[in-house]
Amino acid sequence: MKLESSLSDMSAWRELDFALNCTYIVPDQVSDPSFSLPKAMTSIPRNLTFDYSADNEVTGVFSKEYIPQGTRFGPLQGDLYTKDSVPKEANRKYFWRIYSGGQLQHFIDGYDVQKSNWMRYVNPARCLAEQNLVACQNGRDVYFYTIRPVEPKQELLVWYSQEFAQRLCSQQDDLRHKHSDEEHPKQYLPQQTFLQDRTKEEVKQHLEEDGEEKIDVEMLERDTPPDTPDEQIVDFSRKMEREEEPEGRGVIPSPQHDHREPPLGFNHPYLSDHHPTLPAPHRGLPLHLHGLYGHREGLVSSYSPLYSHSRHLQPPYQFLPPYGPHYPRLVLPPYSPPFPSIIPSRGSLRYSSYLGTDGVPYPPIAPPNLLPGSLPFAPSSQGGLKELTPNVSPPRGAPATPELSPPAKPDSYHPSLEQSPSSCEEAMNLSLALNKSSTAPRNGPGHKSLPYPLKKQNGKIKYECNICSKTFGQLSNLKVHLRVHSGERPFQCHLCKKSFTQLAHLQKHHLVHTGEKPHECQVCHKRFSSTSNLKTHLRLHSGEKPYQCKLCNTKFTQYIHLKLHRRLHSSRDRPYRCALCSQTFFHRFSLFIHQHSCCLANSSSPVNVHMKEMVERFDASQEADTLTEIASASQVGEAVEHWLARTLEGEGKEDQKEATVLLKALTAAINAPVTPMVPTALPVSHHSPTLGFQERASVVHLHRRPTVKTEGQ
DNA sequence: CTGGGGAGGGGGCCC
DNA sequence: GGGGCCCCCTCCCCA
Repeated sequence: MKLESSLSDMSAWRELDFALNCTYIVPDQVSDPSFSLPKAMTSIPRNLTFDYSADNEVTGVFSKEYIPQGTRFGPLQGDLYTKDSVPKEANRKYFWRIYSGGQLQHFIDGYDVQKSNWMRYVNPARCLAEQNLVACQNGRDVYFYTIRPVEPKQELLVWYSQEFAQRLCSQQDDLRHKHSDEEHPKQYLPQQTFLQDRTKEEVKQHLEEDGEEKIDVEMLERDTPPDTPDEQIVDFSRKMEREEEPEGRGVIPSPQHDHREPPLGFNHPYLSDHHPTLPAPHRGLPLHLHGLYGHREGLVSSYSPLYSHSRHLQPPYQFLPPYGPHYPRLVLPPYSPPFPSIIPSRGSLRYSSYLGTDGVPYPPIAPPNLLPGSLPFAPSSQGGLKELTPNVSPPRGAPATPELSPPAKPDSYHPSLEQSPSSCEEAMNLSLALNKSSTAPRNGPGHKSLPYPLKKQNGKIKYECNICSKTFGQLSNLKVHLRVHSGERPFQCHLCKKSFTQLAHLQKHHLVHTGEKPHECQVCHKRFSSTSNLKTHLRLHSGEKPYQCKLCNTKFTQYIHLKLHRRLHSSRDRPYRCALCSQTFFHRFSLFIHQHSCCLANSSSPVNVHMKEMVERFDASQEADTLTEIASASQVGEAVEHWLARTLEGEGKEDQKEATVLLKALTAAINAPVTPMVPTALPVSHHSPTLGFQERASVVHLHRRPTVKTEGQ
């Protein structure tokens, strides 16, 4: 099947392809500015988690649940510096360089945990085998895409996309000559290793190809909103680690730290070795280059590259590669927007009219120039895509947390960032532009429905979630449901940045800002923002209290109130425990009844189960509360009768019948001979197990408890 | 602690 | 099939 065989196809994907074909978008958590934790910590999506060192430092980012291939994270956030606005004291450890038109345009500095997001903590993949993320530039933003399913508790490890690396290659080659006396990088820079393994000619070729790269971007921009910046070619700096590699290659020159003459050797130990024994990623270890070059490069032939030689996607935009066996395969038609079902298009009159200019949904994906609307819909457009040269290897020293970024050489760059909005803002603006997609043929050439595991229930087709096994009658419902697992929240409120899984939720949320309350109570004319809340309110007028406490019969209009109320029962001490079934009671006479009425008998029979419940309820009742522990058997019997009469008032005939039986049994239990006492009945504390009901009744009432409110009180 | 309102999340149904 | 609408459920906040 095509889907299953297309996994490797992702290796040939360009950044554009990732933007267009990714299926799941996982935006950052919207953190409350009042949080004491920095954004870098609070922004982590809900399906991810940090790993910490002993000293509580973040050491990596791990998945909390299965994350399907084709999931996008990002964009990377941080301080933005122009080439010459970089503070002198800036720590460049987390610098990422953004290029535009082949020129360094600005830096994204992830150093400040208040300004950056969780992506700063993603570690670089050191080898192909462990890489599960690829870093791509979309416009001026850097996103991470999953290139393979990520299992729960697996670390996210990132490496450059091939285009990224190619640009870096040319940049590095250029920069290498500018910064030859920088201090040693602590970690390999991917682009550096890349260069290392290339001949000058190859580098040259890349430089030449770089020009063609622009063509791609320009082509993309053809259909982008007018405000889309031109020629944005992304690039970023890498974190570097000190490597104790032989041949001095441990010190790989970064574009800006090219302190060493290239030992641009071809004999990198990992170039021709899979390093199957390479241990799990650990920080501080040298990053190794894994040959990912296609055979054409002649560099690595011993193992199949993740990024095979670049080629056009056929058709223009392929379906996503197959997901893992446990995740639904959702594929988007090649010519439709990347996320047709979740990205409100700008042309969505309905929605825009509903929300007005405020209701701009979260710009789900990439910047305008890479948005679906900007896609060339005619295959011919694709023809404009240049065939890429072999890709860079993924490897170690991932792009994620670049250290020793380029030493900003103020004099070597031209300021050009003034107009550059934060990635966030940019993204928001983008959302406004999303909509050409709506005009795109939904079922363009090559469109195919993705078969999804189906089940039949009662003759009806059911779509089953591969994660939680829930079934849905409609595929669209399943798709929405899947966001629960992916953490994807494509609809963001531009006012407060909160994001939602469904457009309807965003619409509802929007009322919070407008103050609109469309639903009115016809009784008191009070208004509500939602029908649900109105319905709850109407119970006040109708007197309906659907939620009742089983123990004390107290009824509530809202479930949450019952839930809170239940805590009262459970939080109180129940000092009398039955040694047979471990059930505990507030009162020893309840324990006595319990033991004589149901516990000794076949406790699994329905009658006894019900009986146990009744005893438990009585134990928590106000009638039981009014009794002292020295109450006589007849007093207890009266209380039971009174309680039953009150309890059964509102119950059905069947219940009353059953209750009559229970009453008889209870009465019999109460009147049962005091001795022999059930030997196994053990009070939880300070009471002799040999005490009978009467004897125990003489014990001082030690456990005062508040009266539990019951219905009618 | 109770009760009322506000808000968010999941899912079903219909167009 | 996708999107929109609606409902139900749940939780939080606060008086």
